[in-house]
Parts: sequence; C-alpha cells; structure tokens
Amino acid sequence: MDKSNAQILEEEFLKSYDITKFDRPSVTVDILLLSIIDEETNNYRKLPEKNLELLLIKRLDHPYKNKWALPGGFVKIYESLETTAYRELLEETNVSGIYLEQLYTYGNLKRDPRGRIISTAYMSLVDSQKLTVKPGTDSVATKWFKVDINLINTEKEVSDSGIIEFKDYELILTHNDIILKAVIRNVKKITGNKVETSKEILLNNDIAFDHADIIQYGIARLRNKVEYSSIAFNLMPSTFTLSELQKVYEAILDKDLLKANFRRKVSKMVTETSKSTGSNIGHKPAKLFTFNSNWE
Amino acid sequence: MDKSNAQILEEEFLKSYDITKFDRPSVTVDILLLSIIDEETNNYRKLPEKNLELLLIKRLDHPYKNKWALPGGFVKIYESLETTAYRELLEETNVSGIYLEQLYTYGNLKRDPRGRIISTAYMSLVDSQKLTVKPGTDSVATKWFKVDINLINTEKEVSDSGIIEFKDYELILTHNDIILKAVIRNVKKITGNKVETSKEILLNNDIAFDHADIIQYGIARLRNKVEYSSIAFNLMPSTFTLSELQKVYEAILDKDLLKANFRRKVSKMVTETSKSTGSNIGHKPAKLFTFNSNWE
DNA sequence: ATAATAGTGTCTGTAAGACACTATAGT
DNA sequence: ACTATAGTGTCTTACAGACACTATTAT
Repeated sequence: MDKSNAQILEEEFLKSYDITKFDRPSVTVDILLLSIIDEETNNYRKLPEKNLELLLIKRLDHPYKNKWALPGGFVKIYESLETTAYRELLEETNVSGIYLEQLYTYGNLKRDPRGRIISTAYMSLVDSQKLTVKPGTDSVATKWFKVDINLINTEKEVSDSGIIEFKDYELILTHNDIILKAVIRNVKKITGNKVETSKEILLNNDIAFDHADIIQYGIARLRNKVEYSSIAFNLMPSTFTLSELQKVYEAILDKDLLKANFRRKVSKMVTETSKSTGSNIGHKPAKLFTFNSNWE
Repeated sequence: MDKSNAQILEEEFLKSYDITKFDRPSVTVDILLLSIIDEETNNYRKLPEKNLELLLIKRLDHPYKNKWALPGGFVKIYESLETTAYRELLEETNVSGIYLEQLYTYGNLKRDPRGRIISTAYMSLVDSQKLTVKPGTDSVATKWFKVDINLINTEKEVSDSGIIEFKDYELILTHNDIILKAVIRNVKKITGNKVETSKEILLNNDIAFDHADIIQYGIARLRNKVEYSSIAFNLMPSTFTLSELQKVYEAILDKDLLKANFRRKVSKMVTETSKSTGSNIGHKPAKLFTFNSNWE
C-alpha cells in the first residue's frame, strides 16, 4: 500500500515534469571506422603490405565545407548512442554487426560552430573483405585514408610548481594525392601528486571539427589494446595465416615485429585448421588459423 | 579574397541554422567521487585499516525518491562537461583542483524516467585529508559508503554460434547501518572473431538510475589502472609511508600484497624524504616519501 | 640456385610472486 | 619479553626481445 502510494506520487511528479523547458546541448555520434587494406603488389610471390586505413567523408555543406570529417550524425530522441552509431555505420558501409567500442565524449563549448554540440566518439573495426563499398570504388565524398601518426617532438619543463610535458604527434592521412595533416599536442601537467592531461590541436588544415583529436586518441587506444587483447581479430577474415596476422599487428603498431616472438605471443589466441594457403604463390604454403574463441 | 568569400557564406549558413529546432536529449554529468578513509582503531600501536569509499546522495525528490545516487547534474549550455563535473564537485566537497577522469557515457533510452537523458560519468579521486566535509559529520543526505565488489558467479555457454560468458558482480555499499546491494551482470558474447560485451543490472534495491553499473565500471577501471599507473597517488597526502601507500593499494584491489614485492613495484614512483613518522607509535618509525613526479 | 615465406629453438634480461630474514620502537 | 611495524635479500617462474637456424615452394 505504501509502495503503491509512492508510485502514484512518482507518476504525478513525472507527468508535471517537462524536461524540454531547459536549455540543453545537442548530441552527436562520430565514428572512427578503421580497416586494414592491402597495398597493390606486382610481384606474385611477395605478400601484399597491409595498411591501417580510416573512412572520412568530405563535407559538402557548412560548417567546414570541403574539409574531411568522421562519419556521424545527430542522436535521435528515440535512439541509444549505440543505435545511432550502428545506423551511421550501416549508412556508410552497408555492413552490420561489426565491432564497436565507445571511445570518449567531447564536450568543449566551441567544438562546433553550429552551436553547443556534444559528441560521443566510437571506434569501429571491420574486415575490409566484408565491405561492399570497396576502397577506391566509393563515392566522391567518401574515401579511405591511410593513417600515419608519429611522435615528432617532446618537451619537458621543470619548475617549482611542477613539471609540464608536451608530446606532439603528427597525423598524416593519405588517399592517393590527397594528403591531410594535423599536429596534436598532448600535455601532461604534474603538480604535487596530481597528473593532469589535456590536448590541443597545433596545426590542422583539412580535418573538420576536433576530429584530428579523436583520430589520434582512437589510434592510441587501438595501439594500446592490440598488445593485450584480441581486438585485432576484428580486422581479420575468418581464416588467416600467422604472417597476415603479424602484418596487421605491424600496420597498427607501425613497427616490425620478430616472427618467433610474435607467434609465441598470439599462440593462445589462435587455433590451427587443417587447411593451408593455395599454390602458385612462389613460396612455402602457410597453415590457416582461426580465432580461438576460448582464449582467456 | 576567395577565403573571405567562403567565410561570408559560412557565416550566412550559421545565421540561418537553428539547432534548437531539432528534438534532442538532455545531458547530465555523474561523478564517482572516491576517497580512502581510515577505519577507527583503539590500539595505539596498530596502523588504521583503510577503506575505499564513495560519496552518495540520498535523493529527496522523484524519481528514485529516497534512493541513493551519484552526485551530478545537468550540463548547462555554457559549460563544458569538465566544467560541469568540477562545479558539482565543488558543490559537494568544497575542494577544487582534484583528479578527474572521464569514464563512459551512458545513453540508453530508459535510463532516466524523466525523459531522454544521456549522462557522461566521471571518476574523481581525492585525499580524504583535503575534504572539508569530513566523513561522518556530513549532512543527512550526503554520505560516504565503503565499497565492496565481489565476483559471485560465472557462467559459460558454448553453442554452435559462439560462446556466451556471464560474470556477476555483487556490489555492496556500507555506511554504518545503511547497506546498499546490487548485482551487475557482465556479458561477453563471442561470435566468430568478434567479442561483444554488455551489462545488465540483475538486482538493485536502493541505488538510483543505472548508477550501480557506473560504480562497478569505475571501480574496475581504477583497479586496472592502479596496476600500471600512478593514479593511486591522487588518494595520498603529500607525504606518506610505504605502508600507508600499500594499504591504499590493498583497499583498491581488495587483496593483501607482499611487502617486499610492493616496495619494489612502487620504488620508481616515490622519492624518499629526510623525515620519518613521529614517536609514541609503539613500533619502528617509518620513512616518509613523496610522489616522484619524474616517474616515466 | 634463388627469392620469398613458413616455422622452430635458444639465450638473455627483466619483472612478478613467494618466502625468509633482520631491525627498531614502546610498553 | 612481546607486539607491531619497517625494511631487505633471494629463489623461482614467466615472459619479452634478440637472434640463429631449418624447411618448403615456384621460377
């Protein structure tokens, strides 16, 4: 009886509560869609190099007209954030059920000139073989860009009040002749016991909004996660050779790995199949593996 | 000339663009404010036990009237997410400049009965000695709860389509006689190469909204981060003994650590001072240390 | 034979975990 | 003497990194 009374009171409260009367921001979702794409090779016996690539859309309208942006859009009132992300992904790639992970929510006041817009960034990974919109054959406005991020400068300032460290990363996105560049500064401020980090875009000509920041953050997360999780398998087809897997790791980490060590590292995450790669490849065939879903 | 033309076009576009005409969600910030609080002890020569505690507010209004909730509030149109978080922290604790880290953004449709409300959760860590509102002397509606999270059940279902794993965590929050309990199920679905995770609240009587979920997520993040970062020092005063530091690690991780191993692990993160703990403590005095801001 | 990939064995150094031991203050 | 904390030394195991070596296929 008491409880049902409380329920009635709550219902009455909610009936008279009009949330729309408060001034509030808009919310969007931006998606860092990543894939591994093979480089062309003319040597039949050489394995193709693999690159980490990212989907960008050329903006046809203001603001940031003609600049390149992450796919994304407004969160509808009847959609969860994930639903919005999956809807955008389906619109851009025609694939569903792919890997999706929330990255970070960007809420600075001036990040969008249209007004107060908060954006939750997601990272999505897809095996390029599943893409119906193949790289190269896509529309004018949607292109896959090879991603390069390099640490180009570090500075350290020591003072009485603490330490300030800068790490400047150069982000280079390439699609044929189109080259987009940005420099993102990561700031680490140490005062007493407290470590504070912040970011700043030092240079950016062609990447819309704060998307250069999102890209750098997402790639850093991927590089970190690939070292201890099975996240890279989201970029692989259902069967693959260990060399292919290694090239994916190398594309993500942007460094060469030693074969023997790599194989030891992934050994528990993969299962050997009875099949091997076909013939006419000019070298020893390799065993095909699948992801070991019993890992961990 | 061309550029200024484009600028004029952009300005015109923005002038006619009214973002408020779209239906949109509201945004709040919720804060997981954590501190380490000493247990009372009657033995003068024993060091006090330390507990990880969390600030909750008893809701005086609907919805979830009389339930306990994380401090938080609506993001004002002129505030960044961080600004909102710091404002809320200042209101609750009267301390500024403390550690703050974004956790996750919760955007499910039904998470708040008042309407469509998206919430970005932050985790904040504070040295309890800095708190002006001391635990115990606080207002009726604001209390510090000891946090316990235990894995109480795991299940694994293997089928043709993949593997589903459940991990059920029991969350217990205690403040004197007040005991709040919830059970949060973490689901891991493995299909092919893809690993998908989701969460579900199985049982929850006294914790408002989806805050039990946020608490479990934040504590998991803290437990993870304490192993490889200097995050725990945000909970320490400017000088401390290694035993005190160890007790903080033990409170966070909820397990005992071996002294020699612990000291090796933190050795590079601390700097020895010339001072030691005072006298009349019934045992050998300990050296005082500070955080080594040159670490990493 | 040569070019290319496939696959394995072993050494070294570092770090984590377990455990045993010594030292010191106050009653 | 006893209680409690402070502080160090060493053994084992596991794992990451470097490197050397063998095997197989197509031209």
